[in-house]
Amino acid sequence: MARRRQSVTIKHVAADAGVSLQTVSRVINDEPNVRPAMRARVQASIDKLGYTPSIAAQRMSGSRSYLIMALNDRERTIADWRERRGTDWVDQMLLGGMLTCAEHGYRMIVELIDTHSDHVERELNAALTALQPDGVVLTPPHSENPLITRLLAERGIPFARIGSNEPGPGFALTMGDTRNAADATRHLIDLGHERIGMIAGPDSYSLSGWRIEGWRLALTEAGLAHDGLDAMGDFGFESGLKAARALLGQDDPPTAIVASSDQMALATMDVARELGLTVPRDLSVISFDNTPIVRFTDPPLTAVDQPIAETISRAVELIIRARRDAAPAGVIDVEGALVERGSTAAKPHMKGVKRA
Amino acid sequence: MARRRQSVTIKHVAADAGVSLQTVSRVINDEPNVRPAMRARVQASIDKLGYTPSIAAQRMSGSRSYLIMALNDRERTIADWRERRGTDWVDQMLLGGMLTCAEHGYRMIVELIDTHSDHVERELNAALTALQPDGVVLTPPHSENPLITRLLAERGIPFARIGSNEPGPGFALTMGDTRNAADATRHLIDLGHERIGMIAGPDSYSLSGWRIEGWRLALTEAGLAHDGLDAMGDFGFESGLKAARALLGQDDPPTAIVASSDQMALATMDVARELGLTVPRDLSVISFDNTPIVRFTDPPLTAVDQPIAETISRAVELIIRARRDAAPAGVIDVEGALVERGSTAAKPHMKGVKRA
DNA sequence: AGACGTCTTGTGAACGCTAACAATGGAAGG
DNA sequence: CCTTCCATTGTTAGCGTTCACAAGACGTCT
Repeated sequence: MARRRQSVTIKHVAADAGVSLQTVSRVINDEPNVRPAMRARVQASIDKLGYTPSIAAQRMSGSRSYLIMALNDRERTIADWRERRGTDWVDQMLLGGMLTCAEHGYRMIVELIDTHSDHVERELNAALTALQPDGVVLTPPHSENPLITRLLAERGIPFARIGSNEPGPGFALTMGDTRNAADATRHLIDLGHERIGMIAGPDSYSLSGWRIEGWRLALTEAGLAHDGLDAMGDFGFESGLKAARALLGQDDPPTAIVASSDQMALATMDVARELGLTVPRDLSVISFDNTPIVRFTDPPLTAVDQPIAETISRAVELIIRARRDAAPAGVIDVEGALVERGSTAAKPHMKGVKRA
Repeated sequence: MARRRQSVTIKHVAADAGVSLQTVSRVINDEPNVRPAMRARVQASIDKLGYTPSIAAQRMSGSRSYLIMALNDRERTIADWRERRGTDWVDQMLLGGMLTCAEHGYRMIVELIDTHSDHVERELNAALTALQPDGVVLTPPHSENPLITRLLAERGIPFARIGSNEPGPGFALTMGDTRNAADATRHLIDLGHERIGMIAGPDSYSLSGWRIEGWRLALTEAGLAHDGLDAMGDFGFESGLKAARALLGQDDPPTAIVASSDQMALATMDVARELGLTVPRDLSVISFDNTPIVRFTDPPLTAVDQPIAETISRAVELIIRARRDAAPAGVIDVEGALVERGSTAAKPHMKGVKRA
């Protein structure tokens, strides 16, 4: 039984064009020092035969695999998916990365790894050896894991850290968490709010800290207090309920809340309803992420749009160019935007109206 | 400058264990006819050195690439993504497929192709030649594209057609569209509804037809009319508005509507609001898909859950086993379920109450 | 005892492509 | 006219793995 093989190889093209394999290879890879007439002749044969190089063979002999690996946290990704949280993260990541990869003849492949496991290094090494990717895109919380970044740096594989505020090995790309949180808070201050709460994400994500920083910054600027106005969740809905109850159950509760995820913002709106508060009349809510969910809630959520797709796309471009160009210094900042919808309004005038 | 190479190869393992390359290969691939003692010795070396085979090399020499390609419609995928429709399709597909692939040492790679383009064949051929996947998962509407299925059959690549009701080349996996539409319709009939509308998907998806069939079937069973009670959309929100207006603007409008996507169901609820109807008091709505959005709408939507992840997972298993086992005959049916939420209720008793 | 079969291990070639170097030809410079 | 150099093409080897086949060990049957 004949081994099933690729139909058209570089050999067929070389034979058809009457040239050597190497010349065909040069045309494929757009290398210099090929006479235009020769290039055209080879290209004609390629088109005629419908030839496409095998990336497996290219990886074997050359230095490129045309594969970019996107690394996600396994635990979180699976949990989000099982519970149908609709975080939209994988969608945005895959598509943003995939389309940019495609433009350059690359492919993106998603890999899940547990950040907190003992064998991160073994798992990562296995994935790297199996796939031999030309670059790696790290998403939170991997972006901050020194075991991972060190290993990649040692192996000399270009990589990008998404959602990272700090320069370091690899490319760092931030979505401006501090600035976005500050902008969201300022928006609420402009609406007249004076007690503005923050429901933060977990400690294990350093972006949680940056968002708190932004919120605190804006409040301090305006001479407002922040003590006792923050609570912590884990980005999920349940944790949002708990955090919102803690904030809104105070004696002098906030009239506006910035939540570090859409799910936690939705939970905040539910808690408000429980307490007889109407959003946005009695309570303004701003969320982070701007997933598709927030357009269809009642009221639709004002949210900070996280430009995930664009950030991943930029990361992929940096990685692909890394073989030629020098690394850009510092942290690349991809700007998000505050999308105003129905969950924010001016501060309620009368006190006590809240417990209608 | 030294070519950057994989650190540990089969050669190192062979040297360490003092055996031939082929023996190591046999252990890796779990082949029979290796003495237990020998197998253990080689495995020890593999573990010690942290060896993982390079899939590129495996593809080069062997018959497997350990890659499964998932083919999505480019146009629709990009449109969904750009407009942030949150269809959740890519998420479900990727994760369902990815996790099952991982269990068997495979990897899933997503590829976008335009079904309706002239060069589907060229694009598909290029992707197949570049990646040499061991199998292909076709999602709607690719599942029904004869150019694609013929090409795959000719090349002898195992493939699965997701959302297909008809046996044919490759594995066919349906999510029971006819049955689900009938069940949803029967649920409404049980609630006392007598005029039940259907907002269908576009013709280009044959599942649209199956869902219409199920709806019609249930109505006929119950001796109810279906004439003039169906409208067509394209799964998107805007098209849902138009279809819902057509159905609800009639002289004797339906008191319940089955929509073929969550987006169209949401649009139906918006139109109901426009017309002064309260869901579910005056109008019941059931949707297909059960994306994360529908839990947070007001009211939450009763929806048919499409088990996309499980279906893709089953498809991947079939493909991986295809090299050994014989193909299962017929169409594999993965059962969905109707998830009851707040958008369905008993038929309104009084006529005329609708224009409150 | 010899022939034969089966289980176990090893050897050489091949997969499709590119890196490194060699060879050719013509232009530029003396 | 000869050397030198560069642009262009070709040749060889090798990437890491598996396939096909060979060879050895050992047992079984006649």
